[in-house]
Amino acid sequence: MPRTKTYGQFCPVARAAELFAERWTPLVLRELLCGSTRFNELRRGLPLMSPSLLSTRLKTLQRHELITRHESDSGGAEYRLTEAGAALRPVIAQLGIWGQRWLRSRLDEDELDVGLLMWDLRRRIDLEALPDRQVVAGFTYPDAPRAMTRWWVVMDHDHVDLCLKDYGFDTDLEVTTDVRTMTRVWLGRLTFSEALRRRALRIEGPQELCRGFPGWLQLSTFADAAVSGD
Amino acid sequence: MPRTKTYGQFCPVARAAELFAERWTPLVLRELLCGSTRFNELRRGLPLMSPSLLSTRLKTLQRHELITRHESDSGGAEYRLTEAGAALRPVIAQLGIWGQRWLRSRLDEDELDVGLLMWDLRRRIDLEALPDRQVVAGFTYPDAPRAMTRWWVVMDHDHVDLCLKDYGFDTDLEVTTDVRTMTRVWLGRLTFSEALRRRALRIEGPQELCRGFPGWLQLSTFADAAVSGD
DNA sequence: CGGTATCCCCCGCGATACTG
DNA sequence: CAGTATCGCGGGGGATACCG
Repeated sequence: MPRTKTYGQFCPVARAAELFAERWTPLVLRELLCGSTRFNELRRGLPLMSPSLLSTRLKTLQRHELITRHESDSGGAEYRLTEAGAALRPVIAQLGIWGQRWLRSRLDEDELDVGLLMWDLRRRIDLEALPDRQVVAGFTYPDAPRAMTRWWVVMDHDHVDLCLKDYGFDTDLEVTTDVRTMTRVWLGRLTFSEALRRRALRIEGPQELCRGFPGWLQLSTFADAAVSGD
Repeated sequence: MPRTKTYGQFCPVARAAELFAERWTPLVLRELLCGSTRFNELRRGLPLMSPSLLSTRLKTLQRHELITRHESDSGGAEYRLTEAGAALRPVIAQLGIWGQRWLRSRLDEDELDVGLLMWDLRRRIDLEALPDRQVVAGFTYPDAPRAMTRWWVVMDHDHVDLCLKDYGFDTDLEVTTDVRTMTRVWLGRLTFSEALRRRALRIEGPQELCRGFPGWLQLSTFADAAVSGD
């Protein structure tokens, strides 16, 4: 028997693993489950995955009917999970909970990624909790690579934009911290208040916005499973 | 950056996938979760996995403290899940449930494997439900490869033995069927009674044993999630 | 923007044999 | 029984460029 990608077992775990446990696939599914639909949107959440490989994986997922591909009205294509694909949510969820609980990441240099952090964070803004007007938050990471130190998050009632370039907005709120601190807060390993107390994170702006900040900035969906303290 | 096995992401899903979503690893974990501890016991549940690769995977799992390795009193070594390893049970469970629900296997030739079927089945005998004496069941699969048509399952109060050779036991019970039917029953895709009605499966022996059979032979842990009807 | 095409390396892993 | 050793190949996938 030549090399095959199958395991030759009837066991449902084996059959599921043939699809699911392939390199990058769980992360592609994570992105889709988080709501990304466009190719380049997916790429942004998977910066180290080559486009050709992403393309290959998307085709495989289509072939097995876990996703569909539609030409979008606005041009380009959209990938959406089918019912079968969406049913993988509990698998991803359990995997993430396990990772959060049992994998003590040291969060070193090569795992920290401001771009990814801000991209994830953008998806978890609770627009309901925001004041009923546009709010612009500026994030400054003095320790990030030069081109990535300064971010704008522009939120209005139904939409969040993330910008790296200065679009000339005045900010309502200024957050200054380092990548590792913000990542730890995001992952639930450090509370906002502890980070503030240690002066590892600073929030500046009108008091009601500063007070509201930890409320409308929801943390990672896995933050609950965190073991705090690093 | 050269090829690495990591994804370079802080996301818990990514970190967990680095470990979990490697070829064969989910199946090794499945075997360990089902109670196998010895190298050759694991091999038996993973007949197509080469011993060297199994050895490699076991080392990786040790390195990440998902399993421990003890020299056993009876000679040889035993692999046991640590707390962290055992905590992967929900992941495997969800994966299996998903596979069972959404992957319509046609159960063709290359997935059917009597040896594997009998090996799995052996693990799911409800000894409590058996009469309080030794029971020997004979299984005959006329369609299986010549050396694999005839099986003995020897059950006493605390122990189940599976034999391919005739050890000269008289059997209390005789089951005759084909591999595909028994596999479908095992997976919950076909009920015992339906199989009997179609004469795809025959049980012979004293009436109380025949009646008890579907009760003490528990099905796959994923049978509940099955979509019956094939 | 939304992908393909191509190239090539490298190593995962399958096969087999062998050892304490 | 419980693994190790060795070898060789094939193709996965990284890098990059390019196209519609």
